[in-house]
Amino acid sequence: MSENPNAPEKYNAAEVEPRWQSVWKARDVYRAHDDSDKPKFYALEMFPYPSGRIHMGHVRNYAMGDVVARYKKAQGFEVLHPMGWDSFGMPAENAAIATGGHPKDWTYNNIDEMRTPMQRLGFALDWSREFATSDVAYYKEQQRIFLKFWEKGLVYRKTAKVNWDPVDNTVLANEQVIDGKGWRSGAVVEQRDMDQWFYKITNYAEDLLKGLDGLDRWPEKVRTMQANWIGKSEGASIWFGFAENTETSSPKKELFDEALATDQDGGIEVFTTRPDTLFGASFLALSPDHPYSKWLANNLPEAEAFRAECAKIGTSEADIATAPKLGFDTGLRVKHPFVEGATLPVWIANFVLMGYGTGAVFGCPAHDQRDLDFARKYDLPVKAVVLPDGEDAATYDVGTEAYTGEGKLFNSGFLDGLNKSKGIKAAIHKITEMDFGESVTNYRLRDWGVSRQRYWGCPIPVIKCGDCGSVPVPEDQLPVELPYDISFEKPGNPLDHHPTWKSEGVTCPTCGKAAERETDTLDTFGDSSWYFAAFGGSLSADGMDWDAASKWLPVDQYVGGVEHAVLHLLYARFFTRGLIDCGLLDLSHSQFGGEPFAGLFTQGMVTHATYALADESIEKDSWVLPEDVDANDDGTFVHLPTGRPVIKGDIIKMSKSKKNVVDPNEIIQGYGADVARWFVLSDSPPERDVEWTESGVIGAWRFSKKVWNVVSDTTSAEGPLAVASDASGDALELRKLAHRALEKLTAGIEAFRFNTSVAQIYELTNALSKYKGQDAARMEALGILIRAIAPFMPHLAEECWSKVGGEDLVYHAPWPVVDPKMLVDDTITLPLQVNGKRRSELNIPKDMPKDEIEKLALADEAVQRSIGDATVRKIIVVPGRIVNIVAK
RNA sequence: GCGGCCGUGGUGGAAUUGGUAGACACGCAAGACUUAAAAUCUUGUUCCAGUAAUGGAGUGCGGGUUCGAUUCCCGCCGGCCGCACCA
Repeated sequence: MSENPNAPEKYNAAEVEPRWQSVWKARDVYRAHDDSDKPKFYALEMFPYPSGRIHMGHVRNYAMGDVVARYKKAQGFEVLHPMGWDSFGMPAENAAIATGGHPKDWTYNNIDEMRTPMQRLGFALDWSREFATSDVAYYKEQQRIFLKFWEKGLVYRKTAKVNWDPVDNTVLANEQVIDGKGWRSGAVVEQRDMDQWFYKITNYAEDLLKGLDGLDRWPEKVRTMQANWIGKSEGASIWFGFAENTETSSPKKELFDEALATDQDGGIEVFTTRPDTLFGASFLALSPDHPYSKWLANNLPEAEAFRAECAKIGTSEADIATAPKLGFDTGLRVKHPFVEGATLPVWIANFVLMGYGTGAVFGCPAHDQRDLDFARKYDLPVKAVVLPDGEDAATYDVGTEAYTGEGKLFNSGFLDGLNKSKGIKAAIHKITEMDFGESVTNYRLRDWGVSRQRYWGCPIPVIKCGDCGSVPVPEDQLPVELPYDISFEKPGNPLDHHPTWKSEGVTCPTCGKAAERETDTLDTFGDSSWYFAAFGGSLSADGMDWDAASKWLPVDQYVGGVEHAVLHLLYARFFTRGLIDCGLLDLSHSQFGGEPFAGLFTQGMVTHATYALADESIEKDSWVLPEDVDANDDGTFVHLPTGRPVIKGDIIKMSKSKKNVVDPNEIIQGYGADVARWFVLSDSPPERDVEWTESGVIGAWRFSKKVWNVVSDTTSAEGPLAVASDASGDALELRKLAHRALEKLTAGIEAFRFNTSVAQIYELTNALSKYKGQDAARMEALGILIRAIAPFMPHLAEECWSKVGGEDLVYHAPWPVVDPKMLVDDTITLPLQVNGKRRSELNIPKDMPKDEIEKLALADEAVQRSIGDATVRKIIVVPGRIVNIVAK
């Protein structure tokens, strides 16, 4: 077996890729320069948690950002494309507890292990700006930010009911509780009263909501989710004063007569968005957790029993939403603010939430479905006060469907005849005038509780003094460093158990007396709320440059998973506003105001088929590795190591437990980084999931070889920047195809539709591999091709570029420019339709007049056949598009 | 329950403002090269009828607007995601 000396040189990714990576590194080409004259472009992907292994989801995420970064570089921008590690958090502690190691060692070993494959993928990253959020320098700056926020009134401490995760032994923010369970542990969350630090995100509720309007390069879906989360509602608070209990005699009456005697001015405040329907009110409803409900329960066994019954209903949201309406008549009555002498009964109702508004509502059954359900069940009056258009006031009846739409108010005293919005205004005006209430805007958004009873996080820089209370650690004493010598033997927070850290040598900065450190650490979502600024400011042990950070922000293109739509992205938007208000950041130059991310793209996951032994149920954990599965001829599957039958399960996100994980390292070794990158970007639209298949990888690998073969078959002495301006015949056709492909693939990158760019690259490659000429047209098309694949397969592109005599690096080559002359044809193919069905086509000069086109169309043989005996009624000629002949 | 997105060949998916449905790729089939295989190349591939020319149907289902609908409107069915009694 001898090598054919004429055989084309083989492309060897294992040799080529590291070689170019070392060239890039030696020339430091990916460094972003703060002082560049070029316009800036900040490309960022959500930085990874250092679990120790990279997975295909990372490859896809970073490959997308890399396409944008490299493309923008070619477009002449100064590109910042950094990488770091979101390295604080519970997995490190859990690993330490499980294996006896130290969270810090575990974390930094993982980072080292992940950095190597990440670099092997050849992303255009400025590694000089790398940091981990667990670096002392990083959390020192974060402590500074905490103190600045405190000065600005954005940090406070209070005892509050908190979400306690009994598995992770820590507090969770509202955003981190999903379906009543901890977002990470999945444990059912309990409510506890605890002393907590809070970030005052509610200060920015309105601004965070308004800011969404300007984010036109964010997915609509994410903006909607955030708006819903902030949950603004405008309405009024209304005071209902107590009235005398009208029951003749009952334990309830006695109770309230007693209470009224001591509290003459008592009453209940409700929140409503529909004060216009006040005349339709027929009851007041209190949350079971309302102070009056509790007071009543303490004094009346029936009420206590009712509260217990409400508490029995499950905690899952689905249970709560479908639970039947339950009520308890308290016997108490309140005065209607507008109707002299009228009173309303007060009920406790299970559907009223204590956590929103005032924990009490007035019920207007005709115009609120919940109130209607409740009223029907307990036989309370239903009085319509909004008349839908076209209904007759005398006969109108709401039945079982509450009417919440527009209409004219009636049965409503001074509000009669007004529409909904005018009615609301008039009602609020009157309430205010009577001093029964005022207009109020409510938000669902709560302040962000950030205390975590954990070790591996940013220490809260606070000293607790018996006399002075909570005192900030002076800035010159930062950082408050985490001790290394900790023990996880006792449950709970190791910082709290530490023999010396908490109190030894700790004195109050204000009074100098012995004091204690705060032992809670900050929620790690805080770490990821400003890291994008730290990259811009080149954070290092010497601190960071906030002015430089301000210049790089906002991030022009952010790429990450949609699972962060509310949590991370909302926190980061809040932090950026806080940093601006503290004077650390200045984004006055930005057209996006205080927004950190001008453009956001949420990419889909990488999925893979799952297989399970057929003689076990899928639930029983009988998953097998896809690589051990082979297909039989009859379409069934077999497990190769055991010969047992296998069934194919769902195609789902790669996960260790389902054994459908593909290790990027193996793909890189087998096929190269370019192939892995190309695969995750081809075929599926970026926002959708992409299914990993063996055949798909092989296809990507074949394609990379095909590109190389085209380059190997090239002997022309022209360089890749050739312009074949006098091309004709096949050469002209190739030029046209190349420029059309270029136009479309550029548009694809701009629109984040890389799969369509990929299709254009395929087409151009196919045309080139068939093209025989060794002329300027070939080189022009090839030059376009190489530069077009560079953002996707940078190593292959460099190798090709250098092989065909390209100067410098393809990374430094400008993006090819479309020649508009190549996009227009002298002759065009015009489809001919008869009654909307395509029957034939015409090849005609592009500027042929309409009447001539009509003549030719009617003369067409196939058209004639289709028209047959029918009479031509009309001919529609859309120039350059279509001809449609209407015949009947 | 409410809101949003989506539904196109065997598969992933294309398709400017409504204008040739199925680009491109995977898979499959046939062929070339080869002793053979792999690799590569060529051709074909929406479905039905037909050797073919050609004809008919066709973008989840049913209607509508239009000369013309994958695209716009109405009503269903199915899937995914978000919210979940927020007054």
